[in-house]
Amino acid sequence: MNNSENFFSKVYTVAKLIPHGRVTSYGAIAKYLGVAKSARMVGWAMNASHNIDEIPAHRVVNRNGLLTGKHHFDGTNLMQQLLESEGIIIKENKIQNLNAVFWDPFKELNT
DNA sequence: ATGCTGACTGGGG
DNA sequence: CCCCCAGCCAGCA
Repeated sequence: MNNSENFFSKVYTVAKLIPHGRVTSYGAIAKYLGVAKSARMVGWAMNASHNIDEIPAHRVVNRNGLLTGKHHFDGTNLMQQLLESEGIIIKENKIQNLNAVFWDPFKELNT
């Protein structure tokens, strides 16, 4: 009965669709859901994603490829370790090869 | 209701 | 890519 939950579900669905070794931005997901102006809500939804499993929130970063949400994970560098473990190069909480690992739902999902 | 904060983004320089 | 400014939306004191 809450449209908000639908929004959450969408975010989770897309997040799960993110391939291994790839990342995307909050804005990309927000835009894909039709709420490009509410990119913050995506991050907010991701925050709640901790309540659910199988949500690779570590694969979601800001448009700069900066691990803005790393502070919300258990450890201090857990997010970076997870990404590096997938072959993503990170330096100073920033994805170096962002252009190479960036995953655009519009480009990959919507043909 | 008011003000602040936040896992954000786009545009201009 | 980085910095600054303004817009957006939801939650909280």
